[in-house]
Amino acid sequence: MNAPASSRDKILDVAEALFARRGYAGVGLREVADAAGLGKSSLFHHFRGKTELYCEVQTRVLERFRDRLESVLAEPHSPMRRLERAIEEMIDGLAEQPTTARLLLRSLFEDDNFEGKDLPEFEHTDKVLAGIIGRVGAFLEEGIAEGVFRPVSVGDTVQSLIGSIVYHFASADVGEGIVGGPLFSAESVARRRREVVELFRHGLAARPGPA
Amino acid sequence: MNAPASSRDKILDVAEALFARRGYAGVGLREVADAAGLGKSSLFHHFRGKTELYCEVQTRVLERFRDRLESVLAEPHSPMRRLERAIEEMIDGLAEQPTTARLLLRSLFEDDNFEGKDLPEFEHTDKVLAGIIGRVGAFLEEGIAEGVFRPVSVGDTVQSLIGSIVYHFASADVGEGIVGGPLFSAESVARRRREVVELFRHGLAARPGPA
DNA sequence: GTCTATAGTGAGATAGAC
DNA sequence: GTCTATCTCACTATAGAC
Repeated sequence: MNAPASSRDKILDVAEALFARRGYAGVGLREVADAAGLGKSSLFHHFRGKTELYCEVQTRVLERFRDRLESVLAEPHSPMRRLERAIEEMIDGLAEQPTTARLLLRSLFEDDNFEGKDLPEFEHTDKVLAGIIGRVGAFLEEGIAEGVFRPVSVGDTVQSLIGSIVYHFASADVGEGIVGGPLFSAESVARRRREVVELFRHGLAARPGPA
Repeated sequence: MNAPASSRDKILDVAEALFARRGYAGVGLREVADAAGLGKSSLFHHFRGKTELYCEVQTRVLERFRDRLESVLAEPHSPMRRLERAIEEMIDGLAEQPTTARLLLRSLFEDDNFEGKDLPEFEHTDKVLAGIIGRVGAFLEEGIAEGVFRPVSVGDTVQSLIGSIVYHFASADVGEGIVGGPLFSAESVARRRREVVELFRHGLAARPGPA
């Protein structure tokens, strides 16, 4: 990984690691500052407050994820081949940076921390997330229209993909107990790729395909 | 749905709702006490502290879930039929009590809140969770041994089932955006049952089965 | 079994020197 | 751009009256 270019990037890096582990409410700015090698007050020179810091961490992660995903969905392959490529690319992306899956999962179900607040900061973040979801949905629609995928509920299939791909790499200790070994080792990631690809290849195919 | 029988149960009920929404670190005991109609200090008469309260909430939820799951896995049907029944039963259980999925998901990836502590309180909770996971794994092994399911990785399949079933009902606002409507309405739950059952029926079948 | 009062700690945030 | 000092507030938890 690249060394952070500025104090700002250093703060974002250590905050990403901490928020991934313990969530928004579970992390104090004191801890972020210590890990970044700064005083607590210095954080407020770079970010207006804790929510803005969290928002920027989330946006960075979402944009990273989106860029990888869009590049493979744009490839000139059949829908089934692109589905496989997309699953593999998403899994590889999550496997390379262990913080990503946990932050993504938190962005998907931890909105309630910010219920009472106005938060225009999150508009862009939400737009990026909505873009990713819309892109995957449109891809599935294509595949159904071409008769490659069964006429599934697109929304539910997106949910199952998120569950199978993102949750897995966010599950940490419990996940390691379930699969009986590390989640991020090369073998474990390769096995996960095979298993998820096969589940959805068989699960979505309009007709029983070749093994 | 039953009215709480005691102050203790009332506290557990309101704490369950709050922890489900905002997690361990995001909830203060002041808020729990207010929602239960008690003074803050009264909580300490019923629970030794915040972690014990959280632990008991989690244990209640896990045991509820385990009991429903074990009853259907014990039914005298074929593995494929029992898989369908188990998926439907788990989905129905999560749909009936909207707090359950979020707490389960938190128990799966929020251990890091308690890293520094000793916590003998969580031994029983962890055992219940391990029992559930082991039970599902053993069931999948059976189905593979009988040649009904493909020779999948059992651990990865458990992870995909959790992702498809638990994550979905924990995804709240974002999930509603993805499926384009409420998650807990009767139609939405029925559709989710069909979709997940079909995904795993096709996805796990050893040979292309009947539609 | 519930209350008031309070201890003790740490949170997020601000002011202003350097 | 980083610091020290400080403000205000909320937190978990305890002590002890009723």
